[in-house]
Amino acid sequence: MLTPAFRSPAQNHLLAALPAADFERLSPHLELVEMPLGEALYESGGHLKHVYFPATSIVSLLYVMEDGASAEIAVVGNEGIVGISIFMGGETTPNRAIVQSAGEGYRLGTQLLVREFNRVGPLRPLLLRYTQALITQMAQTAVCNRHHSVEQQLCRWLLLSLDRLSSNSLVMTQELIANMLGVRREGVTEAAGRLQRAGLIHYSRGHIEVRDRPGLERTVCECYAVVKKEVDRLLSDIPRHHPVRTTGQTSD
Amino acid sequence: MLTPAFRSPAQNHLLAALPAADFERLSPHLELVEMPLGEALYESGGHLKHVYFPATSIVSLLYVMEDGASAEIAVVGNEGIVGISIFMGGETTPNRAIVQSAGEGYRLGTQLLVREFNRVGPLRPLLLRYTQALITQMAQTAVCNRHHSVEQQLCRWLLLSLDRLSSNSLVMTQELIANMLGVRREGVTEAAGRLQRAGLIHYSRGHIEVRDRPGLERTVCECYAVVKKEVDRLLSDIPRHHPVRTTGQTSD
DNA sequence: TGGGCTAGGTTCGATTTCGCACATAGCGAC
DNA sequence: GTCGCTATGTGCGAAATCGAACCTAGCCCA
Repeated sequence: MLTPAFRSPAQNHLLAALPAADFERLSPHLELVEMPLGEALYESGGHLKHVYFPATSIVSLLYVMEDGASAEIAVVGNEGIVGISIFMGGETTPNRAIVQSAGEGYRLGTQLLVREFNRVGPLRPLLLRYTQALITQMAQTAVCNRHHSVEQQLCRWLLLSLDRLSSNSLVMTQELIANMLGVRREGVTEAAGRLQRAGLIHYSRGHIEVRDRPGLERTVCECYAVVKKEVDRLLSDIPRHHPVRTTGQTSD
Repeated sequence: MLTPAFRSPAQNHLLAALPAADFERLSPHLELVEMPLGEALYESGGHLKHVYFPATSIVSLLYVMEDGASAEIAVVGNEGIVGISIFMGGETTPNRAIVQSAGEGYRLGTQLLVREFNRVGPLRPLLLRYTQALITQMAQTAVCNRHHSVEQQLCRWLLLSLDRLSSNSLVMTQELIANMLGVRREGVTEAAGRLQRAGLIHYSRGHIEVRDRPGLERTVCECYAVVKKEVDRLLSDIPRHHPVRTTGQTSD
């Protein structure tokens, strides 16, 4: 992905939704960070020093089991925040957060976030609503894991990623997708092959290009739409108070 | 289950953890309700008028899909609260809440809860911590759905229920368990048969008795322990401020 | 005592996914 | 170029689960 024409914490929707006064107070403490593919923001049970507001990156929340098997339970892009256990009060979580698509983000020390969260102001309700959206995503993932085919889940995963990117091509091997979905690599190869033969996607050595998004949406299970609708409902009425430099871009 | 020797909102751990002043303020508004087996506290997308604090009942949070297939995403007993979307700000959720084990609980009008939640006081951090514990449970359910056998999931389900009951027998048909786990009834029959032959449980026409809990714990997958440990970590240091009538009982 | 309903048992073939082994192919390093 | 690594393709048999059909048995109730 190209470096955006500008950089601002307001690339993240949650931060952008803050009224100017709150945004300005927080801004000096937001640290721009590179988030390379594969970086672990949190390890299971580790102590969290920062929360992350993705701007152009995508982060995957994964559970890893004792035998190494894993499964993705949610995806976070610039609509959200990584590290909700900080303000939920748990301090740590038993899951991992991995950068799934390289990009940039802003991070904030936990004490600062907690202080801001406990203030009377717009941040707390914002974060709690986002958390509820995340819960919906996790719940639907659980159901999808139970009832739907690898192919449908792959479609869901592609669409979730696409929604969080400004392009329609992503850097990701089938092996990594398999880890996230918690299935075998061969299963992903097979499903991806079918999607490619159907003309919905094109892939080659770690690059996937979506060529027919409406086609994907016809193939995906209902889980995708359920989550999207609920997230929209919960977060759509969040105004983008903060002026995002009127340079005619679309940050999402 | 026998009617407990006493009734008090403090049978619910969250309420019991409130300092006396807060507990007294809330008490008059807590309405004791019967919660019969199968009752739907919430329907998917419905408007929520109350939150529920189970005392002797157990509530199942379910996702139901368009084709009727379903899956349980979490269980709530007297350690928790049903209706977190009220204070999370979503007002509704796309899931159902069903009474899985008949009993009693206390309910509170949403406005009152929201008012209390927004106060500076002990309730908010308490509910948020509980919510994080619930998130952990949901995430682990997603992973378990992906990687573990019906038999292991049945063990997990039985242990989760047992932890929330004061007896070791539960009223539940295999058909209902199948609905909750999102598998076929025959699969549950088979798994339950094996557990019975191994002497771990005994069942008959809608009654299940656990006869060898340590045996179950040896059979269950790690998911059970992970959730239990995390829930304990998050909620164990919650003091039971409120005096629970010192009649030598154990409400959990 | 005997319907009639519901819970649970059993079977069988179809399908999906798994686990493993090994073959090919793109692409960068030297 | 070609070596070598990594990504992908493919072809098994094994196992779990599914879907459907049908049987048996406990229990309520007339």
